[in-house]
Amino acid sequence: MQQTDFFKCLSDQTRLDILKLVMDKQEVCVCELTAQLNLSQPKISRHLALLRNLSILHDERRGQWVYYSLNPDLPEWAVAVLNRIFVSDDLYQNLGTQPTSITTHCD
Amino acid sequence: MQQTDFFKCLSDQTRLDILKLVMDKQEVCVCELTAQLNLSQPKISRHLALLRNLSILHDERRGQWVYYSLNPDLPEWAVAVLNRIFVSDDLYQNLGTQPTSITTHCD
DNA sequence: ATATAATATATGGATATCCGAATATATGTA
DNA sequence: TACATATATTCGGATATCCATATATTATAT
Repeated sequence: MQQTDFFKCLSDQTRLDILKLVMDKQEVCVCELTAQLNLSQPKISRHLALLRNLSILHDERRGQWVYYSLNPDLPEWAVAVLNRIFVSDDLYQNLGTQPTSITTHCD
Repeated sequence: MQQTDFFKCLSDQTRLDILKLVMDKQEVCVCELTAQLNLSQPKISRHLALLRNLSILHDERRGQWVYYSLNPDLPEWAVAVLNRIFVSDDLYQNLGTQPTSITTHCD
């Protein structure tokens, strides 16, 4: 996996959106992607083919549906990049810190 | 700064090489880039213009030389991505661990 | 003022990317 | 078999990217 090829994949908004949905849901079928992103089926399918051919996504047919998920063999650095970019900076900076006040059911 | 634009920058090997040199040395002048990467001056300059226009790199002329460095206002997520991809996975995984044996000058 | 070194930009052509529209393939069901 | 649904691929054109070459700009030195 060339870094340049990986980043070329991330340089398109449709593919970023697809990847975010896949990361959020673990597994998504094509029809759900077209519905959620409100894009034409051939467009989604072409971008999925790209992500599949680069071994970024893994596909599995179950009946008439094809489910896409992250390729489990994706290199660490690529997974790290994906995890980093789909979290807002605000969230990220608070990851290791305690909240300043905690509201519990005891209040 | 659009994520897609940032990743488009990372999808070219010349620009990746430039960015790695800049991260390693904090600051590099154009002639050092052309020498280290053994590429034509116009080619380097064009890629630098791209990185500059996207506010990924900052340029500063001192005399006849122009020095490039990371834009200090680069978003956290972008800096995190750059830091992550220029470190080998092996190194990265050992970052928080102790070496199994230590060789000192006492040996 | 002229020359030189460092850097930037413009031009034109080859190639790549993206998209919509049309079509093909695969699965399930009547 | 025929038909419907889900998904994939092909085609052609518009646009973007990349490069080598040539030229412009800026600063320095003589």
